[in-house]
Amino acid sequence: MRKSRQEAAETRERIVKVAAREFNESGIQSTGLTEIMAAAGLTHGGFYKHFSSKDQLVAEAVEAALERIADSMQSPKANRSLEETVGEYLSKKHRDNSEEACPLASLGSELRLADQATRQIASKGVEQVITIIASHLPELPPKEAKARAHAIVAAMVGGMMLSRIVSDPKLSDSLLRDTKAFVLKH
Amino acid sequence: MRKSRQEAAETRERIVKVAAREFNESGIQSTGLTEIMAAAGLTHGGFYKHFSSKDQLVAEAVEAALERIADSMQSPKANRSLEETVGEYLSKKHRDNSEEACPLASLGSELRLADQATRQIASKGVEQVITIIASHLPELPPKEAKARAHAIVAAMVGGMMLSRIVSDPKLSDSLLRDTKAFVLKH
DNA sequence: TGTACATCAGTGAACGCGCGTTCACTGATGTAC
DNA sequence: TGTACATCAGTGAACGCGCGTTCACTGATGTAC
Repeated sequence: MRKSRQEAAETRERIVKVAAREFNESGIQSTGLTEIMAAAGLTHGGFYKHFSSKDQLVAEAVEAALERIADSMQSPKANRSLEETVGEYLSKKHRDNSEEACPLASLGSELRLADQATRQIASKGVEQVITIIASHLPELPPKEAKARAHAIVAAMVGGMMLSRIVSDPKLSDSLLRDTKAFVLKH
Repeated sequence: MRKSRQEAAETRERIVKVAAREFNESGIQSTGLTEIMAAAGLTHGGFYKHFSSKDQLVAEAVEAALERIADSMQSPKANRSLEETVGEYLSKKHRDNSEEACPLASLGSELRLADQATRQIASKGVEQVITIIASHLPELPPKEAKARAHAIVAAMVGGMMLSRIVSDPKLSDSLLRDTKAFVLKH
């Protein structure tokens, strides 16, 4: 049953990608390794041929999800405006498609409790998103751009998270729309 | 071993309050009933004399924590300025004292996955906080005040959550400070 | 190039553990007369 | 007011379950000559 090196590497990558989706959708603690492996087309026993623990997979999955978000914020060709970037983040599509969402918003309060490696990766992701937003504020001096970006990212992540908590669909939509408008008006 | 009705009622209240603190600090799923009952000075077996399930306790604990936050935003005597209210929310004290914190920030991503009763309670809490913030914007027409409040609350909750995720203490402080400044500058 | 052996990705059963929940029991409180 | 019985808050053992993790095994792949 042994697989070739290339196949094994592809399998590992597939597990990480699948895990990122499952964690984003259902939370880290609620998602079992059996579920992840099944979604990757495998049985649970082989997990430890690729990872030393669930925590290690969590770290890599969060990293992958953050990279995906950072990439989507910059592409294509870094020509996007602040409005496009914020608008895509605070969109209904992003809200309703939590599988491919930003883990800061979908896993935020679980990341606070994660192990050190995962927290450090999440930290790096926060800094990266801040840097991307700050780069959209070239009219401000660098320090002010950073400060402004801190607040904008806080509003983006908070707005997305609240829009998912709230049960009234109209309020959920308003939270996205109003947060976007407020952030862009300045 | 039977306790008087009053004692039993006090015990129930104590369990809810203790649970609110424990959930806020360690998350809902990571906190076991045995841990909560022990913190309330009881053994775990008696839990079901007061509640029908953990989910029921979660709902009541989240409600209690949200009420506490709403009360602290309004007291004393509803004389507080927007700056005081936002400043206290986005304070280091709030960040570092998660036991008594706002559950929207400390449990945010878990609330999204909670059962319907808890989600409805969380929803009501979001609306209440929005209303309180909007009441601090009397210079704006009601609709604009609500819209502004949506964005401000999003920034407050997001800023608090991110400040707890981030591992660099300076960045954590900046997130709080810059989010507060941005929100109040308008 | 072919052969013999070592490696190891993946399987599926099993383990230990902690969790939410149940239960028989205790004994103080509440109720009926 | 006093007495007999019912109630029930709280205890601690036990249950079933799912989880992360381990393990013996399989058989295709990789390596050495």
